[in-house]
Amino acid sequence: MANEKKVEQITDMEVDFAQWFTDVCKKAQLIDYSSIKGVFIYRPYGYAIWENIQNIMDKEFKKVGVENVYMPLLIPENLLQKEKDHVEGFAPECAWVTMGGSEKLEERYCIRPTSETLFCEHFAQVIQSHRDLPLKYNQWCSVLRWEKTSRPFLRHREFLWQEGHTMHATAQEARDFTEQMLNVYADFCENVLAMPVTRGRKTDKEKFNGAEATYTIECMMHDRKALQAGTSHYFGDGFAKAFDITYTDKNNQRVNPHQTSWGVSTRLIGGIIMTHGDNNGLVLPPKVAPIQVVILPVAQHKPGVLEAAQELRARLAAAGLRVKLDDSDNSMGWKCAEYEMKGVPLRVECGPRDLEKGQCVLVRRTDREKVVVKLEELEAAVFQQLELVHQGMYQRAKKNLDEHIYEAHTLEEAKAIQEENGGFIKTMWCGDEACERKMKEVAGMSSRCVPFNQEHLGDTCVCCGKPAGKMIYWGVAY
RNA sequence: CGGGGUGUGGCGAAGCUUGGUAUCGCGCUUGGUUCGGGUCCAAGAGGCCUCGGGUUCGAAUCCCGACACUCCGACCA
Repeated sequence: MANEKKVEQITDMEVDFAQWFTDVCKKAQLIDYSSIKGVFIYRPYGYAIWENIQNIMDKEFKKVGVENVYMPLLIPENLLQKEKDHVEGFAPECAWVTMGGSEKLEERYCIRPTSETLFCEHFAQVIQSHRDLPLKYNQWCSVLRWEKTSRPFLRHREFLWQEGHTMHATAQEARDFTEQMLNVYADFCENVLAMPVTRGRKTDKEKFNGAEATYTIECMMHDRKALQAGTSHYFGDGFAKAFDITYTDKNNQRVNPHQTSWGVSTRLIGGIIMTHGDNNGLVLPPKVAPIQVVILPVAQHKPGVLEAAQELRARLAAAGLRVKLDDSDNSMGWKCAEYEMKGVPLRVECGPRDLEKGQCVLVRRTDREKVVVKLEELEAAVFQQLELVHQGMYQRAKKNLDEHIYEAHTLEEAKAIQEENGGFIKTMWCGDEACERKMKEVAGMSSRCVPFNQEHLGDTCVCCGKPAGKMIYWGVAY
């Protein structure tokens, strides 16, 4: 049978998007399951993507004066309980350490679900004077949240992330920094991951427990569901008061500083998969791809071919690219399929016929477009093609986002559009939480954000018909 | 947490109704062959049938329980 399955296949995303996603995660060797529900193993190829994200993002953090620290894994229960809204939000999904060796502990310790409380305890110690501010800390670590359902990258019980925590002398400075970090995330998503985002503010219902304001970047996946890719919170001085963090200002007054926190996680990798992937597997943004270029020698047993391929590899590596030469004895077809499944952005084919002519062939992952280049122009051509791959990925994702933002004026209309098309639905909203619950009940959508770029679509709320001054985006979220 | 589905070498499956020596394809190893889109041939290795109880002379198969995966809900700062 011609269509008999000879090798592992990826389910088509049109057939079953969830299964497609799981197939890609497993078959591109990004992740593996462990023996505990919701706790995943990041395999080398998946972890390498995270390392690349870390490297690039960490440089951006440092540009705005952020320093890295490492805080403890465990939070004593009394510490966690100091800020009321915060503990209420996290208590249901905390995991606890109750034994030390064979002894029951006097006080149980929570395995950090996030580290605001630890940072606050420390800030109370180290902040004395206005000269100590601003204080901008970040840590790269894992956190634990006992989720009921889990999916690779999108919802783990343990996941890798970074959490930034900053303290500022004035509310305005803290607010500005909250927004600045949201923009760092947004720019990163667009320029590095080729993922267009919608920037906006979370409603009170959706904001972080204990925050005064939460800002978010929302992305649209290929199945038109929303993914919250990063958040940045303004805390005001709420935590500072709860944890008794004070400094002496220039007028010799004891006052509370103003605080922010912000984070992104390995969920970004889930976003990459669902934004760019296709039915042949993963498609990786060139800037974070563990292998940016794979060199496939054709008929490598023939004299000179392998040597030529090795030379190309050396040249590309010297040019600063992450390059792999596959000189295994698998067939060409096998190798092509393999590296497509793993999302390698660019392939270089070199065989005897090319080498005779002093050329090789570059093939883009995104559209399989082939470009013949002269060997002496290889480096320049590769950089150019990688840039084209990035641009192509961004344009395609942007089109998907733009084409699936719909406008609605009534609840019924919103529900119908959601059922028909999915995507983001923009409406006017009165600001009432009851209307958010209504939208969830009727149309199955939660509010995604109140976008910074506001449009005037009308004067009344989509849910209750009362006067409304804000435009809001709704969607089904991961 | 509620409802459905699933669990058999590394992967995908058959076998279970009607209990009786563990099957197939892919992958893996070795040798040869091929190489511009998942080559072909031959020989070989590999399995506490998810786990724990029970029924039975005998359990992958029947019964009870647990765990995990998965889908749909609820929940998810």
